[in-house]
Order: sequence, then C-alpha cells, then structure tokens
Amino acid sequence: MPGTAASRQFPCQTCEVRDKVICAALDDEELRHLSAIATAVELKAEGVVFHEGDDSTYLFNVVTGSLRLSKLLPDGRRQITGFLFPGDFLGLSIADVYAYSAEAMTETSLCRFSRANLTKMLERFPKLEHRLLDLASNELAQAQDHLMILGRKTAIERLLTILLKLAERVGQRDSNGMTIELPMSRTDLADYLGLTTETVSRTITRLRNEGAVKTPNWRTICIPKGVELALRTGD
Amino acid sequence: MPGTAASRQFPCQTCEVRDKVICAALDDEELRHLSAIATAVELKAEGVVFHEGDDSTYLFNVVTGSLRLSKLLPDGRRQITGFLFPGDFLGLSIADVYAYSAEAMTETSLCRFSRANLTKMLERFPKLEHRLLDLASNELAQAQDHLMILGRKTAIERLLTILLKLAERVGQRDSNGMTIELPMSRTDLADYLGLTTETVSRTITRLRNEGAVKTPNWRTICIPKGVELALRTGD
DNA sequence: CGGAGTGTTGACGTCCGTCAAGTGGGGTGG
DNA sequence: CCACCCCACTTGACGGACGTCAACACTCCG
Repeated sequence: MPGTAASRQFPCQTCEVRDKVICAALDDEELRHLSAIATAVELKAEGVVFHEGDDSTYLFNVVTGSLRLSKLLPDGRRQITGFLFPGDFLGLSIADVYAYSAEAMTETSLCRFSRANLTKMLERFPKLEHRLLDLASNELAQAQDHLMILGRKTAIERLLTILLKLAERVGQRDSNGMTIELPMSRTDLADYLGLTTETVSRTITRLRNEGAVKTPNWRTICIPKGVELALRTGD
Repeated sequence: MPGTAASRQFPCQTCEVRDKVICAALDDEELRHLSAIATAVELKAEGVVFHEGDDSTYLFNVVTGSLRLSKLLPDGRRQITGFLFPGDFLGLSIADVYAYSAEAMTETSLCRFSRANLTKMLERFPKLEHRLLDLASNELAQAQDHLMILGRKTAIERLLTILLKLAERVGQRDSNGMTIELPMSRTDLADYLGLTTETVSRTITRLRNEGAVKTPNWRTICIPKGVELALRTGD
C-alpha cells in the first residue's frame, strides 16, 4: 500500500538509470541509503561540471544528457578523452584533483555524491566498490580503443569508428538503418579524434559523396543499413 | 623465534614488491592467504604472457622485469597501450577475454592469480578490491595522458614526454642527471608514441644534436641535469 | 534583414610516413 | 682472435595525409 513506511517511494526508485551505473549493484533497501547522500544537479548546454585541476570533491552519475571530458595543454591544444551519456559514471580519480574537465554538451542532469560520503558507502556495501571496479575496467578498455584510434588509424577510420560507437550509445534504428543525433560540434569531434575541424568536415563530406552516410542537417548523421553491416564486418 | 608457526616466513614476505601492487593493501596475516593462491611465473625476453582475445583466466603482479601491452589491427598495425614495470598490476578486464596482448621486453618474473581464486579473495578482503580500484584509477589517468600524447603532441614532444616518464620509473639519478636504460626497441617506442621507427630515430638524433640527451649506446639515454629541469618546468 | 556562429571548401605548406640504402655493434664460428 | 654476418638502428630522398590560413555558405537568432 502506498504511503506506508515499507513501500514509500524515494527518488532513486524511479530513476531512468536505476539499473545502470553504480546503482545497479544495490537492492532497493540499500539504494535507499545511497539515495540519502545523493544530490540532483542540472546543467545547461556548455555548463561546466568541474575543471581539470579542481579539488575532486564530488563524483557523479549521468542521468540524462551528454558530457565531454577534456584535457588542455598550456598552449591551448585540447584533447577530449571521452563522451559520457546516461548511465555513465564520472569522477573516478585517485589524486585529490580532477585530471580532466567535464562539460555538458547538451542539457544534462547528474546525480552527485560527495567523495567522503561515497567512501563511507563503499565501506558499508562492498558490492558498490565491486561495481565501481567494473565501471573502471570498462573505461580502461574504452581508453585503449581510443589509443588505437589516435595512434594508428587514418582520418576516415577514426571517424567511422566513433560514428559506430555513437550509434550504439545514442543511435535510433529504423528500417533504413541508423540515425545519430550528434550532441557535439565538429570541433569536439576533432578534439576527440586528434584531427582539426576542417579535416573532420572534409572527411564527412567524403563519406557523404561515397554514399556511406547522409546528413539531413549538421547535427544528424544517417548510416544506411547495408553500410553499417559492411563496417561491422570490416569494410 | 624463526621456525615457529607464528613467525614462519612465506615467500610474499620477502617479495621485492611487497609494499606495492595489491599486496600493499594487506597485513602479513592476510597476505599469507593471498600467498596461498599465487604462482610464480618466469619469462624470457620476448616471452608472451597472453594474447589479445585469449580467455582472461589469470591476473598478475609484475615482480621484476618489464612488459609491453599492445593491440593489433587486422592489417598488422600495432598500438602499444602501456609499458609495465615492477609493482604494476596486469589483467584487469571486465570481459572474459583480454583486450590486449602482454609480452615481456626483458627477463621478467610475475606473480600469477587465477581470476576465480582472486575473486574469492576480493570478497573476503574488501581492502583488496579497494586497492584494485586505486590501481585502475591510476591506469585510467595514465591512459588519458597517453591520449593527449597521441592526439595533440608533436613527435619531439611525444618523445620527451615518454623519456621523462621512463626516467621516473627506471631512471638512475647521478651527479650529471638521469640515465635511462631503455628496455624497449625503437619499434616499441614508435608503436607506443604513434610514430614510425624512422621518426623516433630521427627525433632522438635531433635531441642529441641539440644537446638535450646523450646516447652512450642504443639502449641508454642520458638527460643532463639542466635539461631535465627545463623540461619539467615546460621547455 | 542582418549579424554571429558553426560548418564547408579551397589553396597551399609541413610534418611525418614510405622506401631504400647505409652503419655499427654484438654474436658466432672458424 | 679476427672475420663475417645479422639485426637493429640511422640516414637520405621523396611523397602524401593532414594542418593552416582564408574565404565562403548555411542556419539560427533577433
């Protein structure tokens, strides 16, 4: 019966990412405790979560929206190390400062934990720490794929690789193939892929001319069904 | 008194990396249990620990020596994702297969755990899992630095970055500056830095001509004291 | 309608890759 | 102990992929 102590709803129970990120490791009773130390954070497009070098006071779940993680060289050169989407975790760091900046690419909502509180939860629920290790291992594997992109792939291979990866995260499948609503600018893509905006633009044009993709507008990319299959099996 | 049950030595107690890797998280009593599931593994130079795609049955501590981790594209292009030295941990993977190959660059000894056994230990000693998360976070931060190298730095910057990093891990400091005994070939360096052996060679030559390094022989690089300082402060 | 921002296209330059020919040091064997 | 070879490394000549700089196009605003 609703309203009784045993069945009262708390926010996490109805969360869009209840079965992802760190929450997936906990049952409802345990999640109630985690819920108590969580704070909702809302960000507009281009809003800053934290800067490289800030004290790493908080950790976050991504609930809705999209983020970019980036590092800067002193002269301004930028490398984007990852794009985050709902269900991703943010803020793992052994040092006491963040090793990268995190910015919203679109309107975004996060679930925030203070490091101190979360550490206590980890001690209480070892399952949580196990889940974090899984997430970290995943990130590590992704980073290694990214290293291969940057170190050894050509511009066109880089672009196709990330398009396929984005298709898995944010793609809509229909009878014609995949449609991707890009949350990021050409500059963001370039800084992720180790290229310039001009090269990204030229490469997309080349793909369009070859019939590999369609671009109804700047932020939308369609991959026809046949092409997608060919790509997954290796060109 | 030596020889009694309470004080009997077991191998881990005298291990060179007792205070590093995952063992640092445990006291002597706990370490005794970990010791029971560990197997020593010895490798010659160029020996293979495992291949990309193998079942990830084991995890390892690096005790002595040096390893390279690498991924291959179908056409043979190689990206080295990391170099490992004593105290590093090897084998973190969420999937049931390794995401990269691991090969010894020099004579190497490892401490091997089966995944199944180690998982049991993690349940028994949450401190161990916490330690693994720390190690994974560290690796993640390293991977992000590596992404910056590959995506945004020039050949000479790439080389200087890795030389400084190697100096920290395997460098000998004396009155003249740092001396690095490189465990890896030019090809390994190239595949780590996203370059070719020719470019690595030319870049080292250039550094030598500019007086930034000395190379008594192929595998030895010296960084004079003044140069090292200039590099750390940003050229 | 006009301006600003993002994306595209073009002309040209450059850094690094490719291909090929040395060079030198360590190991083997005579 | 020396001669030879092998392999890793170096060096040179050249080319190409991508970067740079600049002009232009499209769209979203007011």
